[in-house]
Amino acid sequence: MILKSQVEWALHCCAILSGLPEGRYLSTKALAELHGLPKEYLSKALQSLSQAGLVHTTLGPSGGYRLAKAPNELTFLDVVEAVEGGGRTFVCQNIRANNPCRPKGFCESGPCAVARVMWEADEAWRSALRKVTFADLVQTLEAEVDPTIWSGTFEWVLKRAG
Amino acid sequence: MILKSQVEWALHCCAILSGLPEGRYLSTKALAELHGLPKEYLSKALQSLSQAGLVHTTLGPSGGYRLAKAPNELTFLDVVEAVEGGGRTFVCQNIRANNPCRPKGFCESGPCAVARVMWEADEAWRSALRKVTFADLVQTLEAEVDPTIWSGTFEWVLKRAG
DNA sequence: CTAATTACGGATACATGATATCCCTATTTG
DNA sequence: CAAATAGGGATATCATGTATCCGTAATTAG
Ligand code: SF4
Ligand code: SF4
Repeated sequence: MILKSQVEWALHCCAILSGLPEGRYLSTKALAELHGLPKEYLSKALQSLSQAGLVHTTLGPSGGYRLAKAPNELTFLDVVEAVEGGGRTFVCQNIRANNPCRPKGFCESGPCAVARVMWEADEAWRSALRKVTFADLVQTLEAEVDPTIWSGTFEWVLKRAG
Repeated sequence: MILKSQVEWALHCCAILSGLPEGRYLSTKALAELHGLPKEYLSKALQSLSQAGLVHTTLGPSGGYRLAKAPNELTFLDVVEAVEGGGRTFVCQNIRANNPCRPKGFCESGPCAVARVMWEADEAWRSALRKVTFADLVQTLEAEVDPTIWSGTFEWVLKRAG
C-alpha cells in the first residue's frame, strides 16, 4: 500500500507555487525541469490539482499554474486527495455475509466493528494531513533549506514565471 | 492506495481465533469455509500471520491455528502490518536533489519537511490501529451481532476445532 | 504402522492499476 | 499569424495484487 509518486510531485509543486508572487503563473515545463520529472506525466498530476479546484490555470505563452487559495488555506490533505483520490484504504467486501450459520436473506445493520476500526484509522491519517497547511510548510522550509539554494531557486523560478 | 483484501481476511480470522478456547486449533479449511474464501489463497494470509509470530500452528489432522498471544495483547496494527508490511505509505524519491540550482554534490541533511509531514500522518494511522486490541473487538461484536448467529457460529467453529 | 490431514513454500497464470509517452485540440500571448 | 500553453485521449509498459496448483514434511487418527 504505497502512495503514487504523483503525490510527492504534487506536494513539491504546490510548495513552489506557494512561494510565487500574486498574479504570476508557472508552467508545467518549468516545474518539471526544476524537479527533474517527465513533463508529460507531471502534467497529469497538475491536471488533477486543477480538476480539484486547488490551482488556477492560464493558457498561452507565460501561462501555467498558480494556487487558487492562499497557502494558509491549502492543506496537505487537499493535495493528497486530489491526486490519490478520497477513497478509504480499507474496502469492506462484506465477507461476513458468507457465514454458513447465518439465516438466508439476513440483512445486516450497517458496517461491522472491524470496518469501523479501520475507517477510524483512515480518519486519523486524514486528520493529521488536514492540520498542516502550505503556509506551515513554507515556513519550515525557509528555516531549514540552505539560504543559497533557497534564494537561488526562488530567482530561477521568477525568471520563468509568466 | 487500497489495502489488500488479505487484510480484511486476516482480521476476521483473528477475530474468530480470539473466541477459540485455550489449546484448540482451527484449520485453514474451516476458516475459508466460514468466510466463503478461496482456501489456498487465504492460506497465504495465515502464513503471513505465522511468520510474524502472531499465531501458533500445528500439523496433521486436528491441526491448524491459534493465537500466539492473549486477545488483549494482539492489536489491529499487528495483524495489518503482518499481511500488508510495515513500510510507509509515502516513499521519498528525493526529487529535490534534481534541483538545477543546487551546487553539484551537495549533500542533504536528512528528510525534508514534506516527507516528515507525510510520515507523521502514517504514524497517526498506525497509532489508531495500535490502540484497538482483539479483546476490544470481541467485546464490541458480542454486543452487536445477532445472538442467534453469534452462538451458532461459535458452535459451528467448535465442531471443527481440533 | 498406515493413511489421512495439515501447514508451508515454490511456481505459475491472470487482472488491475501505476508509470510513462505520444499526439491532437483549443486557447492565449506576443 | 506564430509560438507556447493546458487539457485530454490513446497506448504501451511494468509492478503488484489476486488466485490456483502442486510437492514436501510433519502430525494425528485409526
Ligand atoms: S469488515 Fe465487517 S462489514 Fe466489512 S466485510 Fe468484514 S465483516 Fe463485513
Ligand atoms: S519529500 Fe522531501 S526528501 Fe523526499 S524527495 Fe521530496 S523533497 Fe526530497
